[in-house]
Amino acid sequence: MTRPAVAEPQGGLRERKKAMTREALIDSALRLFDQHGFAATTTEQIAASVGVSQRTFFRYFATKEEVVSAAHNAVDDDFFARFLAKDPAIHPLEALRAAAVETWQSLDERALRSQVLLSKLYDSTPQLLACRLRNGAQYESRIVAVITSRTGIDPVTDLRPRLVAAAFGATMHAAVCYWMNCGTDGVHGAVRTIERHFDALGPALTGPWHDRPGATAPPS
Amino acid sequence: MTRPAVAEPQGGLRERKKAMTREALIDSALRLFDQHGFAATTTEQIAASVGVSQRTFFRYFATKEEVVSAAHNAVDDDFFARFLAKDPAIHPLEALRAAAVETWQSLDERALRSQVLLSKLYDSTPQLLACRLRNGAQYESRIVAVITSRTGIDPVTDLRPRLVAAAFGATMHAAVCYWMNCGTDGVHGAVRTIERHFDALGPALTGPWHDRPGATAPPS
DNA sequence: AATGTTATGGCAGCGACTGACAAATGGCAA
DNA sequence: TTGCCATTTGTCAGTCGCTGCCATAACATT
Repeated sequence: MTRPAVAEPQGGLRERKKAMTREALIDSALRLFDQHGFAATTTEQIAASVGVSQRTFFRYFATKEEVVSAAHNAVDDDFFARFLAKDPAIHPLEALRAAAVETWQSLDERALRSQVLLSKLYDSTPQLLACRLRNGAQYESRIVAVITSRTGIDPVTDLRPRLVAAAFGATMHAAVCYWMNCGTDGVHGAVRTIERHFDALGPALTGPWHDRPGATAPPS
Repeated sequence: MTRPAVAEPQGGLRERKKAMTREALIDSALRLFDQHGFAATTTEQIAASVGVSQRTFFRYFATKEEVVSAAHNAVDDDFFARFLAKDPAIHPLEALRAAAVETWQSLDERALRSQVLLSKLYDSTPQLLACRLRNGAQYESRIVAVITSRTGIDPVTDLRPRLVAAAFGATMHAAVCYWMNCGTDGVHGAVRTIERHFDALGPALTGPWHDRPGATAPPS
């Protein structure tokens, strides 16, 4: 239940090699971006580091940024699959929270380090942040579509699905930022941070404004 | 009160010429993007259309996308200035709503057409959407900063400022999308659409989930 | 009118990205 | 195994976004 929902698909030798090349390109690119920065790393360097030509690199990824997107989307796909598997009867926000927690619980140490690296890249490279926000917006609209189909709510006349998706996104963003600024300890710390942020979400949504600081998100 | 907060600043002949060139580049670029698409328009074409060299274009705008950002930021800056001018005592969401309505009311026909064009560009060019989301996120974080300073709420331990900003952003996005899909009539229609979406926001935030479709956002 | 400051143009160059063609490789059947 | 087809890959030429450099032109100041 906590293992990643997407594993390496089996197939002919051809497809296996393609998958390996793709993973190698992602890994190598992230490592190079970490060492020398995104802008200072050329696509030729990435390609050369895994023994393929630059032209081949661009057959796997349409742009240099897409390597980063691919790494992040793997996690987001896992999250979305878990969200889809939730009981449609429970509150969407609870389903989203549970799916997010499960996804983060499923991350091994290497995947966790990748997440940290990605966040650092978003901080240092506005171009990548823009891509990330765009991808995140796509997932948000998919979430809205699922909520509307499950509840029968019309998203055109009722803002609730969009608001739930936006609140979820804002909460996750806040949680990850908080976790990044507090040492990025292991999986348990990350999950605890996420849980506490969602604990604070309910009171924040229903509470009044000018008194009571609301629930808190204490250190992980 | 409803005139644009940012006018053409006076200064030496030099600065006036710079401002004129900048505006001419923006106008010409938007027109070319509209006619031929963003990707099919080269920076040399933009530069040539206003009688400057490509090198000069890149002295005004660091990237081709930044021309689009500059056009949108002019409106966002106006909005943010109006938000800052609001009474800190009123509910942040009311201040944001009022500022947004005032900004849209201040748009003349030409500015309104620009907004329509920008939205179309975001739909047709993912690259520009990414830029827009990044800029929007910057404004959102500025909004959060203002709310926290006005209310004394700590955004690290209390999610409410971020949630308000996110809800505002989601509502505006929904309103603009709705307006875009319904003929993009004049300023009054746009303002009315925005108002109705914010009218629906309150019930959507406080209402229950599995019954009562909540308030609606009828046609503009 | 002389001088300093700033904007501009031209040019060479890097790197992201693409189309086209040829060569190599895996898949599959005879 | 052999031969054929489909897919992948490499090479190459080329476009375009974007930058550093330097000379020149335009404005500003005294």
